[in-house]
Formats: sequence, structure tokens, C-alpha cells
Amino acid sequence: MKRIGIYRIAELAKVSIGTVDRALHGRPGIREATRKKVLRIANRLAYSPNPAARALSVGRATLRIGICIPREIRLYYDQMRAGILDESGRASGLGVELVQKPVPSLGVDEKKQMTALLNSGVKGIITTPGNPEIIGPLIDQAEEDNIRVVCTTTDAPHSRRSSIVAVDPELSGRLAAELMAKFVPPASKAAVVTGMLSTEEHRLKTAGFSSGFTSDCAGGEVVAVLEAHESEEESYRKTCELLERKPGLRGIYVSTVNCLPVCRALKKYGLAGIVTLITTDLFPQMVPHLQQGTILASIYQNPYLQGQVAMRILLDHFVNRTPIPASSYIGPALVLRSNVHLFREVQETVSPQPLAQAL
Amino acid sequence: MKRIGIYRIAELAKVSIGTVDRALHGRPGIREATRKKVLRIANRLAYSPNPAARALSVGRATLRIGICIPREIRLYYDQMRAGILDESGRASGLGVELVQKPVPSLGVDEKKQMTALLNSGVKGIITTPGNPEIIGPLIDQAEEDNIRVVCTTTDAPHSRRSSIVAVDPELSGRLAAELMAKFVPPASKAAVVTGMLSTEEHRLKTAGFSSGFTSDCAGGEVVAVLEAHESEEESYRKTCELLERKPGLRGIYVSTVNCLPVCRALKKYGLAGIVTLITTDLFPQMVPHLQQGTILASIYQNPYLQGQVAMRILLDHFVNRTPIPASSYIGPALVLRSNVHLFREVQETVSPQPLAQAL
DNA sequence: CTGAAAGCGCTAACAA
DNA sequence: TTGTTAGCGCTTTCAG
Repeated sequence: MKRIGIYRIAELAKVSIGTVDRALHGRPGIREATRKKVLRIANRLAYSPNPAARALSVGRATLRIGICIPREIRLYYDQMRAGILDESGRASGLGVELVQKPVPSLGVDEKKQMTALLNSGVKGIITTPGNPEIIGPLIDQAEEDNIRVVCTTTDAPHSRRSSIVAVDPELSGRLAAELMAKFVPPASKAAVVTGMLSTEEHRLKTAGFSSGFTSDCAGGEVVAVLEAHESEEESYRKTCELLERKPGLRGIYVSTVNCLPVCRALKKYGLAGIVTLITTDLFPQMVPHLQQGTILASIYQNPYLQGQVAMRILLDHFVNRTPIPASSYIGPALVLRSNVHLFREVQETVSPQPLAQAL
Repeated sequence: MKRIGIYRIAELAKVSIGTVDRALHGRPGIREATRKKVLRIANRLAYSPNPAARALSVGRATLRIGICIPREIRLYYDQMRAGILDESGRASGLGVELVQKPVPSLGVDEKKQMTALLNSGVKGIITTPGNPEIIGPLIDQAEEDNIRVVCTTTDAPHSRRSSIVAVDPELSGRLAAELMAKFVPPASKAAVVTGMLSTEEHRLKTAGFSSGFTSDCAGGEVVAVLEAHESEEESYRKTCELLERKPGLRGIYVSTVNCLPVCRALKKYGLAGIVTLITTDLFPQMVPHLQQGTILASIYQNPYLQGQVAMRILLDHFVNRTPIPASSYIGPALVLRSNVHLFREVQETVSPQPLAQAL
């Protein structure tokens, strides 16, 4: 089967390849009737452009992609960035160029950086919306301007973003609940430590956990939901209060990355390994707690993969004309003592050899 | 930064681009001294060829990749094949062509099909060696002929294969053990149901489980290892015998995909949900057992991802000249009731909407 | 509004 | 043994 090209279309449409190009790409300077005709033929022939030829012809940087995610030194968003970069590196031969407009942390300076991206000639944007209400209109603006926006980890649900790549937060919560229900006896009391319930993601995780726990653990009950606002101090203090107030507590689910203060509090009260602790995500300081059994398991959101998938969606779309899926839900992974060394976040920490690779 | 090309090298070496091409690709008809000179310059300039130009020039099918994995109707190897195909599809613009030489089942006709591949002009092969002793020499032969061989799921450890993509089997076993140890009381008795201990993979899973269980469950003991040879009948019969012989048994780990007979046996003795059952992999018929709690969890090897990674390694190598990693260990995922619907194997079965995608 | 033609970097066939 | 040249399919510029 011989691949058909623009030349063939020109032949059948009795026009020149220049005209075909104009029609195909909505370039100006072509009569509407001619365009229609060409497009009809192209369609009938199921024409799809040869990306190699395009890349070659156009030289460098046909495809500019903007990245607007938090800058961070060693955690979650670095992994995400690594995934994005790795994936874009693969397509470097095809002339992909990245424009980075990082924000210092989630939601901060977001408007400014996104605006900058909108004016930088990108064809697609990968971002983690911190304040959906503020950033939503900008996203809509981008899509209006024919810039495809992919959200990762956090969503801007009421915007017109083309795609969301994330772990379903409700599922995260349910999974934590299912595990916990299996570890604790029936009729146990559990608590949730979260960031802010006003954040969609945290609300959904908490909801998922609560509904999952009451249904999976016969007679079980979620007796407290602590909002710690990502503050170490607040988290520690509130956990201590909780442990004093509810002496019979059997389990805690931490739905943010801020789990170390909870570990400290448990240790202080001699409850490490007694109260079942399930956390979220992974960073090197968590490893000892996993190994000692203070943390029983952690729900891992795989930021590297999220970045990779987000980038891949855009590449497939622009290079191969693949339609953009509205959503890609990443399966949350479970970090346990026996597999903790597999995860990228702790590669240097735990195993000196770079053999393993959690994909 | 202007990308340098073959033309620039020719200029500096004071030869023609034809000669540069010959030098770069080890083609015949060039004096050794000239080749050296050209290569030195190319090296100094950190030259890397433009894949788009190459693909375009050479027209169709520069890169032929052979696939030799079991043919199967709806299970593990189909997922793997899907991963391979999806990934190669992405690079279709670059002229990749697949040569499929499937075997009816693991190890059968392997020699014939691999030999066929060796003579089909492929540059790389993805395969699941069933009998490493038999197939090892063929793999060595391939590598000798400059054909890169990537093994997936099962390894040919003493061959010269370029890469292995798999879940570390020992880790699979350990993970099962860690989970089980958390669910059963101290000093519990557990058993393993496996295929054949002569198969490297099964031996390692069993070993990982045994050592993990005795260390994770205080006073715990693995009281039996059943070899069921992937036979439904044998598996059922032996499990029944086991349950009669060891009435106090608290856990069973099934290290092969053949778990349905074990479920049946447990139900017959009224032990479903009582004896903790941890299985391997996933297929639609397992879903009800997961939902009812007969199966507590399953260790998922992600065949789709394995196929994808294997293919990707070859593509990156041949298209972008990326070095081939000796091994890529996939992190085993855990299937539980709350996330079972995320996995590709059961997408149609459980959720009608194709939203979710376990990656 | 449309056509003709010059490359993009590389391969491969042919000439010298 | 080496040089020259015609494309691969597409974009882009310049003429008509």
C-alpha cells in the first residue's frame, strides 16, 4: 500500500501542490471553492501528512509547547517536569521546542506566567491549575486561540481545557480506605489529615476515603477530618490533639504530601505501627517510616508518568494528528516496604545501582 | 544553535557527502584512513543524524522489528502485543515495520519462529523466551548478526540479549508476602500455588514469597508449595487436598495466572474471604472474585506497559541512537476491589465508558 | 488566487 | 575509492 501524499491530491484536484498545501492548512490566498474541493479529495483519500517531511522542510521548531508548572527542588513537580522533558526529548528530531514558564509554587503568579505563554507562540500548554477560578478564563482564551491546554494532577473542571491527566482523587481516597479497612478490625475509628477542603482535589480524596471506609469496614467510622493547610506545624499540632482526643483511633489517612508531622506525632504517643497510617506520594524522607512500619502504605500518583503522558498526548496530536483524549486517568500505585526502592523518587536514596525503574 | 549535518562534516573533512555517508554507516568502498578522518570530525562535532531526513530519504520501512511472543485470544500476551503495536504506531511516520512470528504458546515452535525472524532482515526482536536453553543460542546468533534482542516478562539470563523488560519475579513474591503478612495474624500458615518450580520465574516468585513471609509475619510459615503445571484440574485437586490437610491455613499465594481453580476450591470449603488469597495478573473472570473478596489482591505485571517499553527501547535506540538499557524493571501494580476497573484487561467488563486508563 | 521551484538532510544509484 | 546527483514529501517564496 503506497502512502498517498500532497502531490497525489494535487493531481486528482487538478491544482498544484502549493494550492493543496494552502487548503490543507487553512492558509489564506485560496478560493473557498477550491479549498472545499481539495479537502474533499484529501478526505476521501484518507490523507495524512508525513511528519518526517514536514519536520525536514520546516527546519527547526515547528512545534512549540509551553509548560507552566511549579518549580520545586526535589519533589513532585520535578518528577513531572522530568517526565515532560524525557518525552519531548524523544521527538527532538521532529522539531519540538519547550517554553518553560514555571510558577514558584502552586497557584502563585499563575496568571502572569500563563499570559506570557499565550503570547509566546506555543501550540500547546501543559499546566497544573492552582486557582481554577482565576486561571479558567485564561485557559478558555488559549483554547479560543487554538492552543491546546492539558491539565495535569489538578484540574480546571469548568474550563475548556482539552485534556486532564491525573489520578482520580476520589479513587485515591477509596483505595486508601479499602486498604485501611483490611488492616484494622471492624468498627474501627479513622481520621483524615488533608490540606484544605476548599481544594477540589482534597475534598474528593476525603470524600472517597470516608465513603469507602464506612462501606469497607463494618461499623467503621471516620471521626475527624483535619485541615492542616500544608503547614508542618499545624499538621503536627492538630494530629497530637487528635490522638489525645480520640484514644481509640485505629487509622489515619493523609491525603497530601505533608505526612512527616503525622509520623512524628504518632511516634511521640508511642503509636507508630499501632495506628495504621496511609499516606500520599513519596519522597526520600518517607522511606525510613515505610521501612519501620510507621507508614503502612502510600498512594503514589506517579508524577513522572503524568508528565510523560501529558506531553505524549500533545506530541501524538500535533505530530500524528491523533485526537486528544478528554481524560487520562493514571492508576495510583501502592508504595509498600518491599517495593519502595522501585520508585524514581528514592532511587539514589535506597539502591545505589540504577537498575530498577518504576514505570 | 545550528544543527550540524553531513554536509558540514564533508566540508571540514574535505570530502563529499557521499563519502561521509559511507564512513558514518560503515558502508564499503571507502579507504580506512578516510573513514577514520571523517569519523573523528563527526565525533568532534557531536554529529547526530536527522531522523526525519533519513526516514524521508529512505522511503518506506527503514526499520524492521520482529515480534515473537505467544498468540493468545484474550489474555496476557494480547495486552503485550497491543502495547507493542501502539508504540510502534507512534513512529509509523519514521518507517517502522513489524514482522510478527507468533508462537502458539510459550516455548512452542519457538526455535522455528525465531529462526524465521533471523532471516527476515529485522534490526531488532522482541521475544518472550520459553525455553532459555534452546533459544539462548539463537539469541546469541542474532546479537552476533547485529540484531538487538529484547526479552520481555521472561528472561534468557545466560544469553547475550540486549535488554530485559519485566517485573522482578522475586519482588512480586515479596510484595505478595508483605501484603499477606499484614492481613493475617502472627504465626499464620501460608501456601503457594505455582506452575513449575523448574521455570526460573516461578521459582523466584516462590522464593521471594517464602523469604518475605517468614520475615514479615512473626512466627509465620510457608507450609506447602503446590506445583500445578498450569492445569485447572490439577490446581483444583491439589488445593482441595491442601485445605483438608492443613485446616489452619490462613493464606494462599498463586504465582501464576491460573487462580480460578483455587477460588473454586476455597468456595467449596466455605473459606472464601476467610483464607487470604493473593493472585497474579488479571483477567475478566477474576473480577467477581475480587469484588466478593475471595481474592484480596492481585499482583499485576502490566503486560501492555511491558510491550510498550520493549518497543520504545528499540525505537529510541534505532531512531535516536539512545543506548539500550540492560534491564527495565516494571513496578508491579496492585489490583484491589476499588481500582480493578482501572485496568485495561477489564475495561469492557466493568465500566462501559472508556474513561479510565491504567498506565 | 494559483503555479512553479528551491530547498530541508539524508540515501542510493551512477559517474568518474 | 570518491564525487555527483536525483529524489523522499512538505513548506515557503517568488512569479504569474
